[in-house]
Amino acid sequence: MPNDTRSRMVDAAVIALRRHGVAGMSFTEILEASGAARGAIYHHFPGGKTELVAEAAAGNGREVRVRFEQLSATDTRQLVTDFLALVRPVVIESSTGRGCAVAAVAMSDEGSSGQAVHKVSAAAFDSWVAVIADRLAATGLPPDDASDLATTLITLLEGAHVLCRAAASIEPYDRMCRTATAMVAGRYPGQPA
Amino acid sequence: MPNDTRSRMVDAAVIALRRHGVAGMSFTEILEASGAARGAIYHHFPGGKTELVAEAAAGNGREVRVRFEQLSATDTRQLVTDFLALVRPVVIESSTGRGCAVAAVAMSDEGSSGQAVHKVSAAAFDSWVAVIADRLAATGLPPDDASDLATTLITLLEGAHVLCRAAASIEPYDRMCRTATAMVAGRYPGQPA
DNA sequence: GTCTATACGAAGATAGAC
DNA sequence: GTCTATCTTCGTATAGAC
Repeated sequence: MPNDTRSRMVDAAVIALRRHGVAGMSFTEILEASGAARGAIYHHFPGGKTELVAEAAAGNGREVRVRFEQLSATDTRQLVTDFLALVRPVVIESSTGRGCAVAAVAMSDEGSSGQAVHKVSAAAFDSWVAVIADRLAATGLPPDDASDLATTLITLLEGAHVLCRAAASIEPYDRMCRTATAMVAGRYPGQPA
Repeated sequence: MPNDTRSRMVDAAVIALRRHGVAGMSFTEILEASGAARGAIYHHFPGGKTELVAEAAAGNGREVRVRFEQLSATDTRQLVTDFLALVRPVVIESSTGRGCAVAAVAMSDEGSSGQAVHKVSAAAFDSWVAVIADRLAATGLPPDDASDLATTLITLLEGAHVLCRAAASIEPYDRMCRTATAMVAGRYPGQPA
């Protein structure tokens, strides 16, 4: 039953993480957004904020991974292009203040039980890289090159979240895409198509 | 006089931003690290936390820009390689919990006067891109390509901060570097050198 | 101008009624 | 099991003594 109180709290936590980060996320807004009562927090999440944050990050990580699994191009260049097109709407959201929930957890403090949530974000990133590397390898890329390129694509995605949020614009992303598509086509910058 | 109380507070703020972000940065740790008294905050920074954060981000942005200005290669490939080598020690610090202060400000809330600090971080990123683009253009790259490539390099840097902090390892960065150096050499992934 | 003390609010966490 | 009320701690911000 995905529409119960607990699920609504997790969904609200994902939204809050994207907007405010871990330290800036308060239970007050989670409760208002989910319509839950104050006592519901420790009823559903005995581990408190840490547990809610970990579950939100893990869930969001799974959702994003599923979307990456949809990538199906058989050509390396096309797969990169498809990836960039797939994530563009999400990066646009970053330019208006809604970033990446997994990144928010990754950048959070390690105080107290923060190390556990860091592992959740690391696992999410790893799963994304693994899926993209798998698809890239299917286009004929050697496994090591596929892993390196997949890591690069996720690095570009996360960096774009940061630059586009600062600029309040998609422009940094679009600039980066021009370079990336040119490079994956084998043209180093400055070389005509 | 760069060793007065005010400067020490700004320096402490940069450290705090890199570790905890804006929301997680408390005056308590700033005062402890700088040895200042509680009342010193609003004496030196009437605008409170917002003003201190803005000054810390702007100062850190200038420092980093100066380091980028040291880049002097006359070959495009070499300049990219030099850039990646220059930032590697900083990315290593991210893997142990010390990230990018400018990024921390960029990812902060826009509540109240947050829009002003966002502009500070955007200006810092822009200045970094401008310096690198200038150096790239000096290697013969067309200005537009130079700007795009410079934006891509800063995007990779910021993304690496995120992935390496999550992984608590420099490995994602090194993987990305392999792809980036291969691509800038005109080899799309999978093509032998 | 620098430090001590404190006001005021919001955070996370709990206890207990129903 | 769900909601109300509250406890404790820590945050920013300020006032005022020296």
